[in-house]
Formats: sequence, C-alpha cells, structure tokens
Amino acid sequence: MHETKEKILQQALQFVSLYGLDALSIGKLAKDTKMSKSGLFAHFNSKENLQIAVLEYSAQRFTEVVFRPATKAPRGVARIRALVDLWPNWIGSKTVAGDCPILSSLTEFDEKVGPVWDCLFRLTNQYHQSIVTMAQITLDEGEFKPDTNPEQFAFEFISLLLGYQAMRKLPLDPEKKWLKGVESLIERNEVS
Amino acid sequence: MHETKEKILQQALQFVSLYGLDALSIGKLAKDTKMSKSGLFAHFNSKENLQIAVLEYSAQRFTEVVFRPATKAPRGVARIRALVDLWPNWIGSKTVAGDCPILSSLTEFDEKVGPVWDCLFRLTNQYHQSIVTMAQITLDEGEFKPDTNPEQFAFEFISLLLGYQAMRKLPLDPEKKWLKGVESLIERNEVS
DNA sequence: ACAGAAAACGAACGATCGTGCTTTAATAGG
DNA sequence: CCTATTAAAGCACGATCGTTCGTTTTCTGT
Repeated sequence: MHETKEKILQQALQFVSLYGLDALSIGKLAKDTKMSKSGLFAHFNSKENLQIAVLEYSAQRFTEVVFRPATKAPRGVARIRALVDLWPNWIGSKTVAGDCPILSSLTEFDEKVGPVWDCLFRLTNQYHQSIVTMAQITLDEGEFKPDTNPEQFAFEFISLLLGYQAMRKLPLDPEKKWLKGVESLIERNEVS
Repeated sequence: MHETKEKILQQALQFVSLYGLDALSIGKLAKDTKMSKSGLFAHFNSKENLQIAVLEYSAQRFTEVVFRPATKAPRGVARIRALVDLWPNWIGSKTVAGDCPILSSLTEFDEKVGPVWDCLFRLTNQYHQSIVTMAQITLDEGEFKPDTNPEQFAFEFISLLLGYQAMRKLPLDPEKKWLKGVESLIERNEVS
C-alpha cells in the first residue's frame, strides 16, 4: 500500500474512533494530514470508498493487534482470556484512542443501506464468527460444558464489550465491570 | 408544551432513533414537518438546544412508555421482568422505530464535550441509576442473593440491551439471545 | 373589530460539504 | 536528458449546513 494512503487511513482511523464514521469529512481529514482536499480525494474517488477503506483498514489492524496474537495462546479458555487481555491494545490505545470503529459504526449505520453498510455487515459477521469459533473450539476441547451455546456466548461477550465502550466516559468503573462480566460469562460455561 | 413543538420533537425522535443524533439537521427536519427552516429554528434558537430537547423528550417518553408502567409490577424480580417485557414498546416501536436515542447517542457523543454531552451524561446516569435501584430493591426483598452487586447487574443488563440494539440488523436472532441473556443474568442472581 | 403578541415564513449570509476539472510537481523508464 | 505516468494541488461548482433578519400570517384578549 502507498505510504501516503496508509498515513491517511491511520489518521482517519484515529478520527473515526473518536467521532464516528459519518462525522468523518474529507476537508477535515485533509487538514489533519496537511494535504489538499482534492489530493486526498483522489486516493478514494468518493466518500463512501473512503469510509469503506477505513473500515477495512480498521479490521486489518484489529487482526494484527488483537486477534492474531490471541491465537498464539493455547486453544480453549486460555485463548479467550488472551483475547480479553489483548483488547486494551485496541480500544483506547494510541492508534484507536476512542471506540472500535466497527462496533460503534454498527450503531450509527444500521439504517443506511448501501455499500458502506454492506462492508460493515460483512466485517461484523466476521468479527462475530471469530468469537463463535473460539467458543466452539473451547467446547471441542472439553473446557466448556456440553450444553454451552457458542453463539449465545459470542452475543454476550460482544454485548459486554459494547457496554464497556459505551459507558467508558461514565463514572461507573466500566473496565472492572466488563472484566468481571466476562469472567462470570466464562465461569458460567466452564466445566467445574 | 406547544402542539407544534411536540410534533417537531416527535418527528425528531423518530429520525434520531433511525439515523443518530448528529445526523439530525434542521433543514431536513423542517422538510419532514412541512415547516420552514426558520420557523422551526425559532422554537429552539440553536441546534444544540434542539438536540438537548430531543434527548429530554426521549427520556420523558421512555419513562411514560417503559419505566412508569414497569413500576406498577410488584417489587423485585417481577418488576425487572416487566421492564424487559415492556422494552419492545420503546425500541422498534412506532414512535421509536430504530434504536434508543440516548443509548446510541452515548456511542457517538462520548468525545464531544459541551452542553449536549452534559445532558446525555445526566440522562444516562439516571437511566443506569434506575436499574441499579431496581436491582437493589430486589436485593432488599430477598429475591436476589445477598452477594449480588446491583451495579454489576445494571452494567450487564444495559450491555445486553446494547448488544441487542447493535446486532438487530444481523442475522443472529439477537432478540432471542438478549432475552436468554437477561434471563440467565436474573437466574444467576436469584435465590434458588 | 381592532390592537398587540406570537408564530411561521422567505430570503440571504458565510461556512463547509462532496465532487469534478485543470494544472503543477514528483517520479520512473529508456 | 527527455518523456510518460502518477501524485498532489488549486480552483470552482452546486448543495446543504446553522443562523440572522425583516416581513407576513395567525392567534389572543379586550
């Protein structure tokens, strides 16, 4: 990938994590990257393409920073715990100071049909499926009770994550609560 | 409240639930309500005031439609279940076709300091506190285990709600999962 | 019915939006 | 060194944004 484009997407990712995907504007982004509006525009040829590029860049970075490292942990509960431990490298990190762009865009784009939503849809399903698979593996390893439903697990896992994201700015110590919630979720499914 | 203003806020609430609080524009809203931009504007004197008015109207409606009716149920677990049952009258209803404006705005406004955020902050704390209180009451009634943490309960409750909202457009049957999640949350705290 | 108040309107402002078109600057291949 | 390709810039467009101002319509009270 061109160096300039990478720099643009990096800046855009930062911005989107803070202010949301449709608050992203080409003029503002051009100012932030010290480029001309048209020069930046030429890299994407439409705002929609820019938004899609940001989403895909975001997913790629997430994989690098959280998901791939987590799969280095041994299969089963340990890997799920690794995922939890690695998440701070994503949300609230230097590259993604605010929320996860994909999860938060899901809230603001769920009624706007079009290519951006299609991309979001695809990435979120992928996101979700990864966690389902992780739960399924844990089940196969015999570390989860046989009646564990991996999809239910994924739903509750992501929900807690969303709760953490949404309530981060509230004086409720959500980090502790999200950790406790996910711990309880694991224990509930773990073989005793 | 003036009839016109009520009509405007009703329309605005609908719009915000579908497209988010900062997608709300005065011109668009004027078109939807068949008013002139300036005529509508005069009711609020600034966009921020409009946004605040929508949030407060939203909270008021929520109280009418979900919270007040729920408090008619007997104290304890029954009341919490009533809250869950009444929620569809809010999210996805005729007046609020999309997401809960307060919960979803929380995601997109958490980095924008100012009067709108202050209002959002206040309302969300109120939202949260109501659920904490409900859990506390259930605890006092002896229907929850003594080691139940009402704040943890509220966090997980709201998280599941956010999960339901966010994943409504995904083919994951999130309604069933949210119900199951909240049922599991209740059972986990209930005295056996 | 008439005067005064309140509500709604129409037109315009500066700013910013996304997007083209044309030109200049940088780069690479022969 | 010259040329062909690409990247970036400059400028302008129509549209929409929030907001202001002055006028017109609608309502209210006497």
